[in-house]
Amino acid sequence: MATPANPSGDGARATLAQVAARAGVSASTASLAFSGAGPVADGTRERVFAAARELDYGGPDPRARGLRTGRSGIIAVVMEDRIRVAFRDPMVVTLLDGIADEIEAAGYSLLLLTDSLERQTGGLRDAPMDAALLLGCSTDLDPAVRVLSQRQVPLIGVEAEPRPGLLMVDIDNRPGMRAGAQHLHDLGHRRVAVITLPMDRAHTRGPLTSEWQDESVAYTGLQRLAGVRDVFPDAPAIVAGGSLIEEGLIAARALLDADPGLTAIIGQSDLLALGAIQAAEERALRVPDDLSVLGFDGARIDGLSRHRLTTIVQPSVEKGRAAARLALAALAGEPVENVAFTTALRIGDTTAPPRRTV
Amino acid sequence: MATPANPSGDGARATLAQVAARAGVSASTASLAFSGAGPVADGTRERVFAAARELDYGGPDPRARGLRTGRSGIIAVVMEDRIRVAFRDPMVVTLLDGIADEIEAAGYSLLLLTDSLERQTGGLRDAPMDAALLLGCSTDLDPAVRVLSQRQVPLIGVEAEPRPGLLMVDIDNRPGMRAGAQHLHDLGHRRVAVITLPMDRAHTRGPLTSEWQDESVAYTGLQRLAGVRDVFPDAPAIVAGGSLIEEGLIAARALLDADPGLTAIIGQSDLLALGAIQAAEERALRVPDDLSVLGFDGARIDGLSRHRLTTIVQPSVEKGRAAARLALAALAGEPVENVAFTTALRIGDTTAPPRRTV
DNA sequence: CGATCGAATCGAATCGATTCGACACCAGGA
DNA sequence: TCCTGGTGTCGAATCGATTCGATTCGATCG
Repeated sequence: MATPANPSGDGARATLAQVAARAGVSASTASLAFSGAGPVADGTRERVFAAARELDYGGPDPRARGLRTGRSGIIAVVMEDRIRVAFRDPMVVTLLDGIADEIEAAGYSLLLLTDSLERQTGGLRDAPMDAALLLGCSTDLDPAVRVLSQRQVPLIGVEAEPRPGLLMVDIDNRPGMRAGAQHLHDLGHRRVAVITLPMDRAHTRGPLTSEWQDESVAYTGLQRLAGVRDVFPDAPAIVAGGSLIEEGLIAARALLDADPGLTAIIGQSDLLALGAIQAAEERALRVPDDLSVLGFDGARIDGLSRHRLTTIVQPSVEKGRAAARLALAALAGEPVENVAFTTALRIGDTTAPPRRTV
Repeated sequence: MATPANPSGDGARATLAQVAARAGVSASTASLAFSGAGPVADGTRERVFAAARELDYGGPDPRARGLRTGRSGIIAVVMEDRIRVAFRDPMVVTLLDGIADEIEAAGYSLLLLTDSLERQTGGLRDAPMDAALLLGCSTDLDPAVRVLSQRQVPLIGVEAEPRPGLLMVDIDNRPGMRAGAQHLHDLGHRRVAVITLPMDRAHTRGPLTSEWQDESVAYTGLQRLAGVRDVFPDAPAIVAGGSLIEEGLIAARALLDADPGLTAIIGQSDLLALGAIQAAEERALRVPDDLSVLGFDGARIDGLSRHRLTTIVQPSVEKGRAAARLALAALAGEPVENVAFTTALRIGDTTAPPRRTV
């Protein structure tokens, strides 16, 4: 019925100026009508909207608005792994959910970037964004930080190595993990091993040597490891190829092969711990009687296991929200400060006094 | 050492014009030097880059470039569920991975939107984007389509109801599911029930009545249901609250309560099928001897089950890639056509002839 | 040696909005 | 009657780049 009468023909979008002309007002007035800022008479507003409808005008072009206002309405989240990998970790998903929630409530949208600086174009370098959240929980963020701070974009790191120009949201990885390890120690465990998160970008698996450890910059993994070693200074560690059940399984097999006398395995994530439980079941070791297993994260893991994992619970959604709020505050020019969250030990049924004392 | 000498003081980003001035060339030449288009003498290019370095200039502002070129370098993906919900489905994650892969290879970035049109601002309405992929596998896309097509944005739907102005990537949901159902029929099954994907936006659970079915617009779920009913016209269906193991468990319990004589359960997704297996195990029904279970998706599900699920395999990553390529082709002005993929029945160890013939 | 051509560079227009200051108009108070 | 203050509208400048057509300058060719 009401055929959109676009004077410039099909395919060409109308501009605010055309709408204004048709409504018989100036472009400035039309702009005010759309943005809602400034006083516009009701009748005028109506005429502008009517003209817009007639021209099938969908509102101001975000690109032009972005240039003029200096805002793009976009907040980027930079992950280090590709989506398929990163999103298998429920902690990443909940974190992202918290971020998206807060960001969208403020009228911003979320740009999902994977930190690929190899390509000279696109992504970090070229995408419009008002702020960036770096989720580089493990490896080297420096190049990304350099590129983005050059672009004058407020930068927020989530569980990242402290860096100038980088706001931070962190959790008490080390003390948290220490508390978990202490729990095992209190139960009587002495032969304890750790499955760590990846220690390098390539996600190399294998026993963690001290050289490897020294050159690694995997913040979260190293912090959690330090927490364990505060209690068990000599605990051996094996590096998993990702925060995944199957990786935990692989790693735990190796640990149990190397030392069948282990009485407890600590996973640096719940998924790794679940893998360890599977490894135990494979060898007919009962959890927790023959082997205690401790996780980290407090992921709500649905039906993946018959056990209630003893774990260190972190507020993952809140972490995301806080990071997003930090970004928004920085954009608003408000004073901002780093945020630190606290974890809590949650005791389930996967830890118990060791039976097989060696 | 080399202190960035920003003449306009701190906090203010240099502009291309300033860089050009410092390098002693015109803005146009500086632009050419950065973009690589057009001939620029090596020496000139060097001087421009040097000036940029001195001013700590990080390259052309994406906003301005976006306005001028009419491109933002952003492709949006519109999902209907919030991240926390959507990303628990491995199919969504792999789909997204395929999309991101293809998009990033072309130098675009991925904007993740949740289809919340309630808010008058932000998101779909205001975010800059060159194309949009709609992943509304289930419910109403019309409002989003309207807003975006007004913005002249090429629109690609993945498993969506056909619509004018919407390019499509689809799979043969109905024939695929029909083949699976036929497999069960061939094995001798006659008492078969279905667990469907959500049928409305609210993710309401419960038995699917014919009224509900008639008013539902959940494309994928309805197609797959039709495939089952092509073989088992009277198969009862229950609607799950999401594509999740726990939802499959809940639904399967209800099905088995309603008809203990069932010999097979069809899940419209692998996760739902896994839930059905769990429900069977709860009741000491053995799969496949006492109950056959069929899934859909062919998700590579790691260690969640001891079974190899019989399922209809769909090329999820390829679906994502195809959708992205469609968007890119549309942007390049190339001729585009809808894409359809084919599924394949993969027989595992969760289907067998019924033992308990009634 | 003059005409021709291509490479390198520049000026100016343009993309589509926002926003600031100016101006006209009208009501109410002194 | 004059001034004040607020409301509604407009003009013009501006955001920071890209790009088109024009111009300059050597080098090559006949």
